[in-house]
Amino acid sequence: MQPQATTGLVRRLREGTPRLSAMARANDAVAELFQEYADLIAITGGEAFRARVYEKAARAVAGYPADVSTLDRKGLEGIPNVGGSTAAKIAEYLGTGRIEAVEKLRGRIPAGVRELTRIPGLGPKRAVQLYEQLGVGSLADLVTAIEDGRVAGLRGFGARAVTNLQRGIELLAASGGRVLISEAAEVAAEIVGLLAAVPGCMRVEPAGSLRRMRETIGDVDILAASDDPEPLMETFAGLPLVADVIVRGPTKTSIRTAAGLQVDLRVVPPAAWGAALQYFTGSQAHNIRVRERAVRAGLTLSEYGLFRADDGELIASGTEEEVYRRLDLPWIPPVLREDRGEVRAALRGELPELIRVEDILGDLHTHTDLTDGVSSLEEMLAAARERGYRYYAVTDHAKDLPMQRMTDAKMLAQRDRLRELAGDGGMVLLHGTELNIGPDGGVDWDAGFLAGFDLCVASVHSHFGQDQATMTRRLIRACENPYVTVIGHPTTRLINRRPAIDADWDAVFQAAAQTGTAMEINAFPDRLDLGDELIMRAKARGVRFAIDTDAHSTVHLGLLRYGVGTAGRGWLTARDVINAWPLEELRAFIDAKRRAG
DNA sequence: GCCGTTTTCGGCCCGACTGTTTTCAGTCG
Repeated sequence: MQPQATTGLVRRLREGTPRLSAMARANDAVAELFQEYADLIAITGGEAFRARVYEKAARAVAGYPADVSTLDRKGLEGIPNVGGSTAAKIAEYLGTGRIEAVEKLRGRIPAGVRELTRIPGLGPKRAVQLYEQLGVGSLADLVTAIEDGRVAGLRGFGARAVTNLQRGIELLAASGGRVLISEAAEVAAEIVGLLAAVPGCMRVEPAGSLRRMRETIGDVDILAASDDPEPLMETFAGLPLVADVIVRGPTKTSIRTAAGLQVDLRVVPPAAWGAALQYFTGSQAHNIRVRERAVRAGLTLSEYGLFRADDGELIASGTEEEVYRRLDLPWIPPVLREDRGEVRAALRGELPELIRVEDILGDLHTHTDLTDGVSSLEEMLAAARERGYRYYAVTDHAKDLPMQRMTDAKMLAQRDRLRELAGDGGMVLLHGTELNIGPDGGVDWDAGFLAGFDLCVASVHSHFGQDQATMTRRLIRACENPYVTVIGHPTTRLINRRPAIDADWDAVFQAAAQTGTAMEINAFPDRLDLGDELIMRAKARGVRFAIDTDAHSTVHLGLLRYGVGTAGRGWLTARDVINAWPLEELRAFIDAKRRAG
C-alpha cells in the first residue's frame, strides 16, 4: 500500500459516515454513553453480562418516548432495563454532563482501541491484544503495524488473519456499511428469484433487517429450506453478482457483491422453516428476549426449533406462529421485532393492528412534469387509478422555489385541467401544492390563494443550517398556518447524504397535534422521513400522519411500501394515518383546521 | 446490573464458521 493511499484511507476512516440526524435529545447522548460504556467493559475484560446490561439500557433509553431530562428518579427507573444503578448514572449525566464510571474506563484505554472493533472480524479481545502487545491505539497505528509486519506472528494472528484484517480495514473505509432498503431489496429479489429455481429448494425468502424493514440495511440475509443444501450453496457462491466469497460452509455461505453489499444465505431443513425464519429475522435483541422467555419455561429455542430443555424433545419448528404460540405469544410482526416493548405488549394482548399497504386509500404528495416530475398529469392519474386509489392529490411545487418556475396562472390552469379529468374512473382528484416553508416559517401564498386548494403539503427546502430555536419556531409557524394540512419530509434528511435539520421535535409535534397538522412519512427510500423513532415520539403526543410517496414519476407510486413499513416500525395503525381514512373523514380533518384558524 | 406467569437470588441465547489451536477462542448475527 502506498503511503499516500494510507493517509487517505485513515482520513476517511476517521471521518466515518455522517450522522443521520442532529436531534439533540438527552436520550441520544445517554444512549451513546451507555453503548460506549458497554464496549469499554468488553474491551477491558469486564464481565460479559455487565456489558449486555448497558447495551440493553442504551437501546431502551434511545427508544423511550419521554425525554429523560424531564424524568425524576422514579421515572427513570420506569424505563425498561434501567434499574437503580443505571438511573443514578443518567441522573449524574443530567447533572454534571458526564458519568464518572465511563470516564474511569476511558482513562484505561485509548479511544482508538474501541475504534478498532469497527473493523469487521476484529472484536474486543483481539483489539485489546493489539493494544497491549504492540501499542496499537488507533486505526492509523494498526495500518502501520501491519505494514511493518509486526502484527503477523502475534499469537492468534497468522498470515490469513492479517490478510483478513487488511481487507476489513479497506472495507470499513470504502463503505461505512449500510445501504438504502430499496437497494438491498432489489439485490435480495434477484437472488431469491434465482435460488427458487434450484432443484430441491422448497422455500426461499429474505429475512433479517430487510424483512423488518429497517431504513438502511447492513447486509442481506436470505433463508432457504431444502433437504439438500449443497446445490443452493453452489449456485449462490457462483452467482454473477458475487465479487468475493467470505464464508463457505455446508449450511451457511456469505458473499460480497461487486457493489460491496454482503449477502448471507442460510439453508435449513424444511421442517425447521418457522424456527429458522424467526431466528434469522431477528432482531438479535428481540431474539434474546424471546429465548430468555423460552428458558424460563424450561425450553430452549434455536434456529432448528423450540425444544424441551430436559429431554430435548421438539415442541415446535414448522411455522413462526407455532413457535410464538408455544411460548404463549401471538405472532409478532417483523417490523415490531426490535425489543421496544413488543414482547410485553404481546403478552398483554396489546399489539397494535399495524397499518398495511392496502389500507392506504390515496397518495397526498405527488408531482407532475408541470414542475420537477417526469410524468404528465394524465400518466400519474392513470398509474394512481391502476393502484385502486379512492382519492389522489396532485401537489406540484409552489412559486417560492424559483427553479420550479411556478406561477399563479400555471397553478390555476392545472386546477382547471384536474377538474375536467375528475369523475372519470371513480377516483376523487384533489388539487394541492407542496408549499415551501421559508426561513421564517412563512409560505408561498396568502390565505386567499391557499383557500383554493383542496389541501397543502408544506416542506423545508433550504436554510437547513438554522439553529434549533429558529428552526423549531419555523416549523411551528408552518403548523399554525390553517391551510397547511401536512408537513412534508419533516427532518429533510437524505439518508447517507444529508443530516436532519435541528429542531426541538417534541415541541414541533406538540404544535402539530394541537393544530391538527399531519406529519408526513415520506416513503422515498433515501428519505423515510419521519423515521421510526420520531414517529413513536410524535404518536405519543397525539400526532396524525400521512404516508406519501412524493412521487416524481409513475414508478415512484410503488415506493409506498417502504413508507408503510416505516410506519409499522413506529407502531402505527390505520387510525393514525389520515390517508387511510375515507375521503369524508379526511376532508373533515382538513376543514376542522381551516375553520379553527 | 437487571429481572421474575415456578425465582427478590442466581442466573444471564444459541449456533455456524474461521483460523490456528492439538481441543478451542473469537467473532458474528
